[in-house]
Amino acid sequence: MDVRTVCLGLLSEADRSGYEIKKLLEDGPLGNFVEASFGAIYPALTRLTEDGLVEFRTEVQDGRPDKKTYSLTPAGRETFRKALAEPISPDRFRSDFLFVLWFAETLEADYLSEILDHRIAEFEAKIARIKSEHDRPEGPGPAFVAGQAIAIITAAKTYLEENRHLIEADSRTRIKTPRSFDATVLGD
Amino acid sequence: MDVRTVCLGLLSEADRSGYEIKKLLEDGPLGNFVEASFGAIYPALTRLTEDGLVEFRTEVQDGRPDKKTYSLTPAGRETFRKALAEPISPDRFRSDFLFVLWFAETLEADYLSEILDHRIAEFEAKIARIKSEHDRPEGPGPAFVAGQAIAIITAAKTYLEENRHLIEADSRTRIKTPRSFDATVLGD
DNA sequence: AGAAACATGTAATCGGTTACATGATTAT
DNA sequence: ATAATCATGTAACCGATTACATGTTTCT
Repeated sequence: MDVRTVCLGLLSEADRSGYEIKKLLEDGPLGNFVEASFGAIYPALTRLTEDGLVEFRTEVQDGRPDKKTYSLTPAGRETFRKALAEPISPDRFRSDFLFVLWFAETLEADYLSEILDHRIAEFEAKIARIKSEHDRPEGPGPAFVAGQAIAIITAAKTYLEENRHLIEADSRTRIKTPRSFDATVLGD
Repeated sequence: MDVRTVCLGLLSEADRSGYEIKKLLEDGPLGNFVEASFGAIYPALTRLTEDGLVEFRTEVQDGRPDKKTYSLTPAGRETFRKALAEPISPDRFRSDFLFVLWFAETLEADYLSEILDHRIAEFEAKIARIKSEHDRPEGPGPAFVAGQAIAIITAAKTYLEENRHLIEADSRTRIKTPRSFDATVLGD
């Protein structure tokens, strides 16, 4: 989803600044599926303003740059409504971690165990974080999305835990044979 | 994972052409987590050759352009080994579908049901496809990755099936009230 | 007859990231 | 003291996608 549409969507819920949009994506459950950097958000809001889809009021602040709070115009609301009806492009799950595991056989046993442990711990942390946010419900859509995130991450974590022996076993036990046998056993 | 490393990795398993690398990512389980277009693969292989990490032999063909079959050089193998030991960047799950569902309340009931049905059917198709490929095992790493793909997609699908009522219910039943009531009920 | 698979490559474009610039306030 | 939060914005860069160019063979 392009950054412009993401901004439009988050502004359809409430008036917000660019900074707040970024934080929402960083901390909230939606951030699991949608990302955007400041360098993308600020220019997007500028263009959206030029196109008459959003407008902003400036709140003067002490010390900091003035805060620009954006709100949707009727045209912006309509554009977003149409964007939601557009064909939905397929999910993209990119994982360098699984690319590395594809070559599990070639990895050192200790390193493999380490990255598996690390990944499982990361998943646990993420689940805990989503659940704590999840407590304060914000409506059916967001709650549903948060639940989906938890379901997916939990499944990934459980799979790792229950099947890691498949890649941690075989060649690795062989590597652990006494040194005198190494040359022969690893020969082929 | 950058395209160069992906090429290196797939060439570490077997000698392959650019076209074959692309097909492998398109059809195989690894494609669920790693993508690359021709426009990225061909230049990557050219640069890898210039850098001495791969080399190729040309197989003359009838009618088609000559097929270039690439193989890793020792330097390429070493570079890949090091790449696997590098810090692994986090997974990125991008989903326009879940972005749309975030705004479930604002969607028309029929449209919402339609995209949910469609998505579930897609998941089923994908699972079936991975399972059929999965039959011919190619080693623990690939089997493990394929299994992880199935686990994740199955969890996503199950979640949709079991929880869709949460977003299909409430405001939607209201919309289905007799026409005479619409203006009042939808007023707020 | 027409689509899909086979096969490589280039060029234009693009959406987005990273880094930089600036600087006060508040929490650790 | 030091890091993090708040707050916006620009510019350089980059990896990658899309579209184009070319042309045969095989499947439907």
